[in-house]
Amino acid sequence: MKRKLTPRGRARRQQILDEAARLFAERGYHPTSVAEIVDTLGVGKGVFYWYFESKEDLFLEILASSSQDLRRLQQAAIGDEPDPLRRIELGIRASLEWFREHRHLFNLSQFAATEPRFAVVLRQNDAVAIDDVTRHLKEAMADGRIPDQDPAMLAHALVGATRHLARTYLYHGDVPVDLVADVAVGFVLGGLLGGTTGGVRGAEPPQAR
Amino acid sequence: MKRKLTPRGRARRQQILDEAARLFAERGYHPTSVAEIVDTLGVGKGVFYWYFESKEDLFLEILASSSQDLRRLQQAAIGDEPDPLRRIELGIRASLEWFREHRHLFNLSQFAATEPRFAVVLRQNDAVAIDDVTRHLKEAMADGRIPDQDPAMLAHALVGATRHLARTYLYHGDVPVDLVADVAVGFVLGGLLGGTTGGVRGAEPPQAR
Amino acid sequence: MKRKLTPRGRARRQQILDEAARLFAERGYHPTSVAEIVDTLGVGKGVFYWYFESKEDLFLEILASSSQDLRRLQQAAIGDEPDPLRRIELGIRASLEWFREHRHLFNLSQFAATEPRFAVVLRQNDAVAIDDVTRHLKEAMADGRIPDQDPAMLAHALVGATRHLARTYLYHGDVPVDLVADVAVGFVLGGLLGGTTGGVRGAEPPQAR
Amino acid sequence: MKRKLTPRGRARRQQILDEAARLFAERGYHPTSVAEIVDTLGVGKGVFYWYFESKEDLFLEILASSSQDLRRLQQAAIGDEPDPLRRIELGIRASLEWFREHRHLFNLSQFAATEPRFAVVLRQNDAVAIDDVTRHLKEAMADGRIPDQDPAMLAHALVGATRHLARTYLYHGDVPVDLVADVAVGFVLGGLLGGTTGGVRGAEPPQAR
DNA sequence: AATGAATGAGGATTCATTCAT
DNA sequence: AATGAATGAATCCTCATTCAT
Repeated sequence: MKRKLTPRGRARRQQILDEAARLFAERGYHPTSVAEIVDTLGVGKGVFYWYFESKEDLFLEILASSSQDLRRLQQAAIGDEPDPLRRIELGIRASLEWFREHRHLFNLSQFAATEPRFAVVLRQNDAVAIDDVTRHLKEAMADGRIPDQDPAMLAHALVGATRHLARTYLYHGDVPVDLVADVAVGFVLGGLLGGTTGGVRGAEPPQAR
Repeated sequence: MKRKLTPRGRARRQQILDEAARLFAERGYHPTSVAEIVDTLGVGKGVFYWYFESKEDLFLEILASSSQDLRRLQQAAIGDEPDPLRRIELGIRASLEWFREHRHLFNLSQFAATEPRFAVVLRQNDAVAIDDVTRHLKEAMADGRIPDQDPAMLAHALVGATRHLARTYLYHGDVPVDLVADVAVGFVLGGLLGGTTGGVRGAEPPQAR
Repeated sequence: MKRKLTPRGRARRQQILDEAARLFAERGYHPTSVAEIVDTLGVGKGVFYWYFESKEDLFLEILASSSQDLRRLQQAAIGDEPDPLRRIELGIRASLEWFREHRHLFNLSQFAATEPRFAVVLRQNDAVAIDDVTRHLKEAMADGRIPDQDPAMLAHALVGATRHLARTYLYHGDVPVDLVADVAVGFVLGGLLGGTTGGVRGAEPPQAR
Repeated sequence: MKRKLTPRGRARRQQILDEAARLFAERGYHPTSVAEIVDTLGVGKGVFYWYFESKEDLFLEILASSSQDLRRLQQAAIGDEPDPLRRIELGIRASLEWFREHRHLFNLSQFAATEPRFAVVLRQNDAVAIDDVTRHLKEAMADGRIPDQDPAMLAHALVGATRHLARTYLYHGDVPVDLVADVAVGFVLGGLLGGTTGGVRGAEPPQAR
């Protein structure tokens, strides 16, 4: 089914990808019909099936390419920065930039998580992101920059906090990225550094584990 | 449409709620048909519409009642604890307990966020949760326990980190709650305390600990 | 299925008949569900099926009883009037009175005509009415009061004009019965008397009056 | 929803309109399912919804187009006839022709009157027909050809008589149009001319009003 | 007599996908 | 490459009717 596409064909294909992503994000995957997508573009239904195997296929492609795109940006932003914590900061800031630019995609991955056939690939994509962060964290621990803890867990905490802030303030709200980034970075780095104790300091002696 | 229900009727109704939640969570809202729900219960299709206006209505009810249930548990856990940071810790721990018990519900709110008709109520539910946390944070700031910062943003960071950890380790993984709770609490409290700086401390050498 | 009914039972039964007739007339037969009927009366569904075999059965009974009721009134009005044309006038006036009183029933017979299972009985009812009129007309012709013509056809013309006036001015409009009756009687008697010619009198000059 | 239709598409659409009208007329609107319509045509269910928004929509279109069609014929028959009474006669004769040709449509408007959503448009259609007749009657009154009376009421009486004759002798019976037309025209013109008295001439003095 | 509960066939409608042109 | 037309399984929902109590 891989077609050789003319430049014009590639443009068409991208146009469909973009429009579909927009509609899926706005109304949801299921409530958006193939008919609506092609109608919005003012083309016949045949066009859609010329470029994509199926609606599901299209959605998977949107998922994959957006996760790749985000990762590319993160890596470009990190460059060859030697300080692992600084790398994390740069990654967070780059992510937030990307999230702002592609805020409509939030809903897509949210949704993908809720149906098994999509959740699988979503999990793979996420694993890559978590891996990246985990590597930085391990290095920071090795350097003694942050206390030893399960790095994967920290990575998830970090990613969770960042995404949620992004969703709230860049997608639903419209707060300047830098402001969100400052809070995110501050919170996350604080969390990484302070993570030794499992409870409120001082209210009672920290539980040793 | 409010019906007077006999005890038997109430039981049936609850049975449908539970089974539907399970199926929605497992396969997704759209891929789960009303027919499947009633078939699973071994009853006729009419039964569903005797107890619920529509599939959508049922879903909204699941959403609402689960968010209420969670909040009830949080408040019970917090009790009249005077220390605001300790209240947050207790809230996080209670939430994680609840998440473990109701892990299948994760997908439901994930999904709800992706379609406007559901997103509306989801946002309202979430606002309540964020408000609760925000109140504690303000108090902690007034007491000088944590640095001054936008409390709502911190609340979102906190909630995001907690939920993501829960989803990862309680839903997809099967890590003991306490362990996850310790990391979550540590990360969050660290994040709250350390939030003053907007970047990596230390182009200068890392603070020894 | 003929039940022996207590007085209370008979009242209940009539209550259902009345309420159903009202709802059928207002919304149509199909759009009115048995559930709505019993809900309006504030009783359970069992009540309905205690008194009637089926929805269809109920409808047929309404049809039959209203046509009987109308005929009773007509005959009472006519009494033993010897003049056949006068009998027709009295019949028309009585009918219009009845139509005003039971205007909601118009839609029921309209509807009944559109589905075979009901049309059959409707036709029988109508045949009785047409027969009555036809008898008067034959007598009037025999007496030389009106020109000879197919009496059944005249009867239908008469009935059609009367009913349509009733529907328009007593059901949709709210004109005094007497006024409608005067026009109806005038038109109908004129029609009966003038019926000799099959076209416009007067390529020749219009008769001055 | 306006589609651009190819000639083939237009033919299909018309085919559906015709078949549906036939079935609705024969069995009634509700007892005729969309499935039956498309099955009769030997096409898939989707075809129906390609050409019509809904079953209701289709029905409304049948109603509208048939009333337009009838009116077109009436006007063509009347041409520029100067005599208003002659115009009425021509209109009646043309209508009866049309009724014979489209006798199956009788039930449709009968039915339409019984449900509010359809009754509305039916009333509008009817108003046009009554208006046409009313104009002729006013002219005839102005010319002194017929006695002064409420022209709209006469119009309704006329229309009622004509339609009822048509329904009885062209739809249920199978009498030659001309015969029915002669009776109808005779009756109606008689009715118009004789309308001065509100009661039986001679049985007793006419009631003055 | 009466109720709430249950049944399940049937109905309108949607929609991903395929086809003929 | 592209279009309008067609397919038909699947979906949500309704409703007359029956049942258990």
